[in-house]
Amino acid sequence: MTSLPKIYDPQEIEGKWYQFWQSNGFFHAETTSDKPAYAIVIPPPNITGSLHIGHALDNTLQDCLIRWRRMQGYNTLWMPGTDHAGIVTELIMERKLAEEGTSRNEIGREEFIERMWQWKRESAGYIVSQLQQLGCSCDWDRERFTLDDGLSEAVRTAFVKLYNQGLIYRDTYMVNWCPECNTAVSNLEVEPVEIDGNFYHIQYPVIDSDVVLEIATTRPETMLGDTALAVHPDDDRYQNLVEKKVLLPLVNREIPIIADEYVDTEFGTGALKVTPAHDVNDYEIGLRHDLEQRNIFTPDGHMNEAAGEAYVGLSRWDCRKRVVEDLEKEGYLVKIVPHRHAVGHHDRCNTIVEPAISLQWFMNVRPLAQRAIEATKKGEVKFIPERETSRFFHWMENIEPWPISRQRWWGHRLPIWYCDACEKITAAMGTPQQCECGSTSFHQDEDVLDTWFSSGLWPFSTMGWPQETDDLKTFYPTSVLVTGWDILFFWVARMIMLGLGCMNEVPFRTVYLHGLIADEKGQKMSKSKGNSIDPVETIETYGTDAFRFALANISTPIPYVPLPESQIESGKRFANKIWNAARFILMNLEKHPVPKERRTVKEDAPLEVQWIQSRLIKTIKTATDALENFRFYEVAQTLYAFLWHEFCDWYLEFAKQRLTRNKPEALWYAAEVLEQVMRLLHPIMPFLTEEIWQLLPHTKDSTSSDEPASVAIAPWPEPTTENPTAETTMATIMEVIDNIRSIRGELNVPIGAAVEVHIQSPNAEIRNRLNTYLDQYLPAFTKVESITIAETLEKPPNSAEAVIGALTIHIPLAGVIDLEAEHARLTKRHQQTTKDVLAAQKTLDNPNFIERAPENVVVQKRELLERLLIEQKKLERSLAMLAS
RNA sequence: GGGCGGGUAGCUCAGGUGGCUAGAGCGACAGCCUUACAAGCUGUAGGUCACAGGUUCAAGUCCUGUCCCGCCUACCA
Repeated sequence: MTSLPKIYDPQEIEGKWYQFWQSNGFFHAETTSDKPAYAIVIPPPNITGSLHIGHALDNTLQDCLIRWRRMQGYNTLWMPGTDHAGIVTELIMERKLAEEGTSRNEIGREEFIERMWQWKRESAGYIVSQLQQLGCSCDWDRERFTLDDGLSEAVRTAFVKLYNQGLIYRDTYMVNWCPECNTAVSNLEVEPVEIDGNFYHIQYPVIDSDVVLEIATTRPETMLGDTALAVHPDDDRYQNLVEKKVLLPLVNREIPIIADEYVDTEFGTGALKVTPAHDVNDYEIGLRHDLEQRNIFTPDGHMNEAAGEAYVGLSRWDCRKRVVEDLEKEGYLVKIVPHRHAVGHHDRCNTIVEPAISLQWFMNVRPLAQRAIEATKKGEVKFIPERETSRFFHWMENIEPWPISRQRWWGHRLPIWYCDACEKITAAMGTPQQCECGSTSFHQDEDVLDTWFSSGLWPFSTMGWPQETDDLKTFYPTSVLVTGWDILFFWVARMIMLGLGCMNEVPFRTVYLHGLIADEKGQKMSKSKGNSIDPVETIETYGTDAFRFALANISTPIPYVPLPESQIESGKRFANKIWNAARFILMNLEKHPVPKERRTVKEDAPLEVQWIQSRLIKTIKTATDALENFRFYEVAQTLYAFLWHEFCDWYLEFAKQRLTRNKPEALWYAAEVLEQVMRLLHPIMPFLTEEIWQLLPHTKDSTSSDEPASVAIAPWPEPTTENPTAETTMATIMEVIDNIRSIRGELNVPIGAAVEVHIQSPNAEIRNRLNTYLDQYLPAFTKVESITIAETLEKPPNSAEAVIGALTIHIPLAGVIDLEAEHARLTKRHQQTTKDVLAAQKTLDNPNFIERAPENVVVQKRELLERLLIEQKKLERSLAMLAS
């Protein structure tokens, strides 16, 4: 007797199978293969530590696709790797250094980078082990890291290429500056957060006049850098003041009053203080009116000398307090009004960003964005769900220059060299030999590139670009990109643009954007919110397959998908159910082994076999179609329903009956069906399916001797034609069984009590079918004493009744029946039937329905009504009899 | 200010191009240790499909408006 444990223990089996797959090279992609290519590049996890729940979802879905396509016979490549994640990783390291009582400036750039590489080696290793724990079938021989030599060469090549095309340039412009990270960041990295602030109303005295101009500002400290006041040119209130000057309070600087269309007369006081160095709009106004740009901040967010002696050295926030105090003291402060408004925060460190004028490197993304839009419109890239396409277009159409330089250390240093003699700029793969001016002395730009620049090259840099590699020839463009919708702009859009810019071809054909995992309150799960589930802990508690099943099962196309604990619990129960179904089959196979020379002849198979095979075919069709359309939840639900509610609930019960009558064929068929289902389920639940698949006997195809060594490379099941006749017959039988069980349950017939079943049906064919099958099947589901089937039968006294169209079931329950309960039961049925009758009649009474609805719909409706009317009449007769 | 998504059973969600008597999981209730599984089995209850109009023979599904919830996006100081 097989000693399979009663309870499925994932810990026991998961490790060994991953090892097995790996050592057999099942995940390795060949460029020499003649099979069609199917490639996915992993969204490289940041080397910031461990994988979170979002990674688990993202990678589970990718693994489902890859495993499914591998089984379908594609030459699959899942390119794995990690991202250096510039700023975030540096922040983590800086925190570590602070704990050690040092800092990055203290240890210096070189030492800092060395420490970062150490961290990378540990972190990437841990991430890889987690992905393997999750079962991901990546091609680990190809693992990449964004700072690898090859990928760094790709970055330099792309940069130089785009620079030479004039798409990358250096400029002084107002950018978002993070005083905490001491670097410029792009708009996307700035997150507007609503905070409770104030409107400070301040008076500016107009020179040579006894009037004052009142303005309102949320940032009073920036007045120290004001270089004008602005009013709207058409504003009657202030027209006479334009071109006069005001005296800037506290600093006693004279600044002009200017007229600019930007000012909104309706808003605040209709007068605006202008600080060109510290506000984007003011910056624009300043350019229009040639105003002085007066920078009052140091890069780390403190006041510099330009702010005035009284304030120099203060932080932004201390300065605000002091300025307000001073304004009040000197009588310039009119009032403070509470005001809630959005303030930009750096998404990596949560510091309030400072708009600052700065010399930075930019990429003019407009031309590539235009090409990306055109490519998408031509269908070269497809977004799923489709609604993401419009988000993509909207972003692309309004795209702004991308600031790509970061004043940081961890990343790709800009391939820009300045001549020490003449400061001429050269973009090159390495240090230039000689400058035009004759000098041979250069210094490289200190800045590194935005991490997303290298991420944007990922689909081809990982395949060896700029070399013309076999990988690129075979796998580029890749088939699908799978990621969360939240990085559509950050990453997906940039990959498309850079793919077009560097490869002249989009990087992937389809983008599948899945939802983000939310907690039960609908909040996105994140470590910072403390509401996230730890994947490793979850895997240890429930098992990988249960977890993966839950993730697939919740992957509906909504933006935030909840993952309640109960869902994972449900996955675990499902895994156990499968395990036990297999256990039952395997245990019995020991007693009834499958004969070697056995051949499957479908025509001879008993009804329940024909039925389950037809249902299996339907399941294969649905699951395949669902996978093709990225409906992972449907794959999961379809397989769950088939396995549990058709295979286990019905087929295995039928098979038990056969076994008691010493008919082991039913068991052999069960093993065959389970073998097929293990294949279907393999992409979602790789470990469990492999374990069971290996234990099951495999029907050897006599024409080929090479049987797959693993379900991971077994062919994906091909559907043949369904068997509607078997399904219809079985449906009738199942309905009869359901009704008998229902009667027993509702009338509290003791479990052990055997009952007589009287069935009357006017239809000879149905009687025939029931005669053939019912006594074979019924004992598996309920205790019966005898079954009588006839064209007409008297209703026995004290019997319960069920009607299925023209068919009637009577179960005599003398001494057991509770007549009141039976009356209540039938009344309820009657009410429901009457409701349905009325609805159907209403439809059919409408002459337009008969006239305009399609023939088959009308026929169906008529048949329905007919059946309902018969049921209704019979129920009425029975109720009348009960009453008498 | 624009745009998008959602409102279906107590909870979380399915319901491609309108057409079987609106489904599932979880939970609830009742009964079962039936020799694969109590992480199981059987039965039961529970829904004016947010609201109001409209199109249609037919609307959970399409259109318009309204009300909530969430998100994305935008330079109102």
